[in-house]
Amino acid sequence: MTRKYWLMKCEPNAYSIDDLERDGSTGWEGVRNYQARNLLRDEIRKGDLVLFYASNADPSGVTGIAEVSREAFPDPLQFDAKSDYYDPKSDRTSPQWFSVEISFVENFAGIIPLDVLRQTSGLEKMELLRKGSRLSVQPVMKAEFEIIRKIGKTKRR
DNA sequence: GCCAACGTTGGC
DNA sequence: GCCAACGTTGGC
Repeated sequence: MTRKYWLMKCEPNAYSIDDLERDGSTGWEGVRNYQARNLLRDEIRKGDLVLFYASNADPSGVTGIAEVSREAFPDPLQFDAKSDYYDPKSDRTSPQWFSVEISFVENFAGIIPLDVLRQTSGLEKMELLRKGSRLSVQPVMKAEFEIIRKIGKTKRR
């Protein structure tokens, strides 16, 4: 079983790497895209590593690393009528949406901004850098992950 | 706040 | 099954 690598996006005013460092772990909830759902449900395994990405930020970029600590479980928000992520088409016998739990690994001292990623050789094929790419959960190659982790290390406190 | 690129919905 | 209209994402 080889470990896989992922990138997960979140707006930092909703949840940041600092929040994850404080909490230790969190459920990755509220994903409402079928392609991302399929990855959460079928592909992402305990022990996989995650690049934590701040979207809609100033600047946007990778802010740290997390590890998957629990595999797919039904996203509780889909059953909560008061949640923005409520889905009336879901029921508990056949849930539509899934979450994983991630745990804190590393908080880069500074964000690695998108434009730096764009200028880094070896990352040219990253899904994140593809024009029009919007997937909030996406696969990352091991080599890409290692390059970004190395850049993050040089920034680590 | 703008808007391009995507994804989803629903009429036909 | 096509595709126009609408909604969302996310960089800038």
